[in-house]
Amino acid sequence: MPELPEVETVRRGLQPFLEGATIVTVKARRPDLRFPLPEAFARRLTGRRINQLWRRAKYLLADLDSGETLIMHLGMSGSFRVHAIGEAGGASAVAPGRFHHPRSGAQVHDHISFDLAVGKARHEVVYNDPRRFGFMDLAPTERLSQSRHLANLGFEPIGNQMSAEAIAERFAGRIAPIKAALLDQRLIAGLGNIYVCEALWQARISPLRAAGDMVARNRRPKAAAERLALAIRQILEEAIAAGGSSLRDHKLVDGSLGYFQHSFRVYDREGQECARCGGRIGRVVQSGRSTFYCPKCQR
DNA sequence: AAGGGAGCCTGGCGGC
DNA sequence: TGCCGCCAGGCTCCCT
Repeated sequence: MPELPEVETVRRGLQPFLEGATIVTVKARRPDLRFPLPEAFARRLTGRRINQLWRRAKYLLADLDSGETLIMHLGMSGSFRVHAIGEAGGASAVAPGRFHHPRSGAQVHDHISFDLAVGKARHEVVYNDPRRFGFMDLAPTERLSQSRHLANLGFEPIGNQMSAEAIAERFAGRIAPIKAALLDQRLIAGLGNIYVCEALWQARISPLRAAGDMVARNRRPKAAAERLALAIRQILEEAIAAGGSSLRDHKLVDGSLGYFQHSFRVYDREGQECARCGGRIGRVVQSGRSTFYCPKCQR
């Protein structure tokens, strides 16, 4: 589910509860998510202080005072909820319903819970992930960039590294469709299906064009690459400001919803009218994933 | 080497 | 109403 804006939204929501907090207890209700949890997962976290919660691409990273970093990925359907412990609205904030475990109060797919303490305040942070495509891992903070999850990531699509030059450098010579290249986390890290579709629409670029087509013979970015760099940055920043896109699963840590889905111009709008040119939004399948675009004004 | 497809899971939705 | 197939925001492995 979550692409960069959703992960960043989650990070901002968790930050005030996690940073500076001590992990009092860790409850893992199963030994694995997508992958087995790392050896002695709970023991390596318990009693540790969280120094910093940051993000790389779609990864949430919590630096611990033990010299390790907790690496978290939400997969397609992962989400975090925070609620206060021992206060009105605390445990009772867990909505009753068919996903309710009769005994523990946890909901089905609440796979991992952390009890956190900052001073006298206590919070429970619960990770829920129905499809279990998410995962958690631990790696030494000093060698984090060499960890197997982060080692091969491309540049961040927001911030200083993002530029038409960076796109040109990564895309030069590639014959794969630009849609596929933008989804390739080894080139640019953080985009997913929604924001790639939206950015290509904004930049008026056909998803079917070859990625290498963004680059002129002299290796300089073409005008299209400039438009694309601008569009990606713009879309992501707007989406972050909107709290991300809530389709099925994405929720903010307080349970509220993002609203960027109301700003989609092409994603999941097959057959509808293009807001720019009045053409009809089409859908094609590229490397097994739906691409939405306007064939009339995206060239 | 790069590109494409299958597989991992569960849940929601549309169609019959 | 009920069942079935299809589809979903990601990533990794394997094949060509």
